[in-house]
Amino acid sequence: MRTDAQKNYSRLLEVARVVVEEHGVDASMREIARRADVGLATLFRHFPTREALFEALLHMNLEALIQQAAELEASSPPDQALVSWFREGVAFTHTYSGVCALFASAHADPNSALYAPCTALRSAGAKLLLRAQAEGTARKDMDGVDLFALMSALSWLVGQPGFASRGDHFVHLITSAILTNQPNNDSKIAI
Amino acid sequence: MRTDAQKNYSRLLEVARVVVEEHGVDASMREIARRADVGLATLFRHFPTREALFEALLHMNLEALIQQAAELEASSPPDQALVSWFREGVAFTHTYSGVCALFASAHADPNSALYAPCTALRSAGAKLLLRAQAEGTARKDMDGVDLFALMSALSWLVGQPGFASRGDHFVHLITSAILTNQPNNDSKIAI
DNA sequence: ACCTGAACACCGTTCAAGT
DNA sequence: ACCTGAACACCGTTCAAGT
Repeated sequence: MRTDAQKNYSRLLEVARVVVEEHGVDASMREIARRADVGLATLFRHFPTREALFEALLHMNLEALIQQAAELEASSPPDQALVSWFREGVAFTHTYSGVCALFASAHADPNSALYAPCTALRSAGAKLLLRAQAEGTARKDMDGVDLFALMSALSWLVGQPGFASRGDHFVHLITSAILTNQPNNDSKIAI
Repeated sequence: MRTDAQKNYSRLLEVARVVVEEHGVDASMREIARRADVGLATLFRHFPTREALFEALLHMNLEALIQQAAELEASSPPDQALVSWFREGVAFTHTYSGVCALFASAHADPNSALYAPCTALRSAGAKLLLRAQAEGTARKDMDGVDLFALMSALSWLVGQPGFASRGDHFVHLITSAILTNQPNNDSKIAI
């Protein structure tokens, strides 16, 4: 890459991070280009689709989340690892409001720039789920796709202004559906 | 209302129903006006916001759903009534793709034209939930807002193209989190 | 009273013309 | 090679002018 192109690339990413933090996942591409002092067409050559931009934007975060799955697998009992990672996943998507919609649709679209990271994320979760299922602490009638779906749905939910404050409670409700032999009424369980 | 205004009103609703079925909740207002052979400004006087249009569009469906809650309360045991109604609710929002997002945001916005119907829907569900809780078949650490939230999240989820096919399974997973004393692994329960 | 067309400030996409 | 500006076809909102 030419050095001026490289400069534009990193400049765009930097600005996109700020603008997306402000306006969420539907932020205007035009505004990102404008704020980066770059032609709109330049933005679109570096990132031909919105998904491509987010792929670059979230790359680090996703790597970290996948890494975290491996660490939890080594350090925690299966059921706790699964719940903790689930919670982390929901919290992560909360950073960029609306990003879970991008992930959910990428999941079904192999042409999306987010398809690969999406698959990697799902695999990381599936591994934790399988381990808990083998131990008998996670229900056996669900798979990695279900886990990913529930995580997406929950992320969407806590991204809605009216429901954000109940985030922890929702995570508790859903994880108690995933785990077996859990007391699932009256009070929250300590994790 | 003048008779020509009345004619435009019902014409707009009729056309909107079709266009929204085609393009979902983000359908272009301009296109609705265009197809109805009506000035765009006319559409906006009849329905000053997108929410106002949907309030009119969904009024019948919502009435039916609330009515159904009352019928289920009379005809079925508390736990079954709750689950059946939950399932109906999810199925309903599936009619107009994306409408659950409108509902979720209306829930927190008293100025929205959808606020009142949204509240009515939540109350209908809360009543069924309370009845099951009193009987001991629904978990006690959730309320009507939680029920509404889970219903919204599930509606969103089955509205995503990649997850639509698993709709029934997701409903099973979530309802088994809501009900107590349910076998929540290995096989689906017959309802 | 109700309707209309046009103007406004946006959006993402595309592409010929510049360096 | 890479960038740019302008043109294009959209969008929702607003409002003066018509009947």
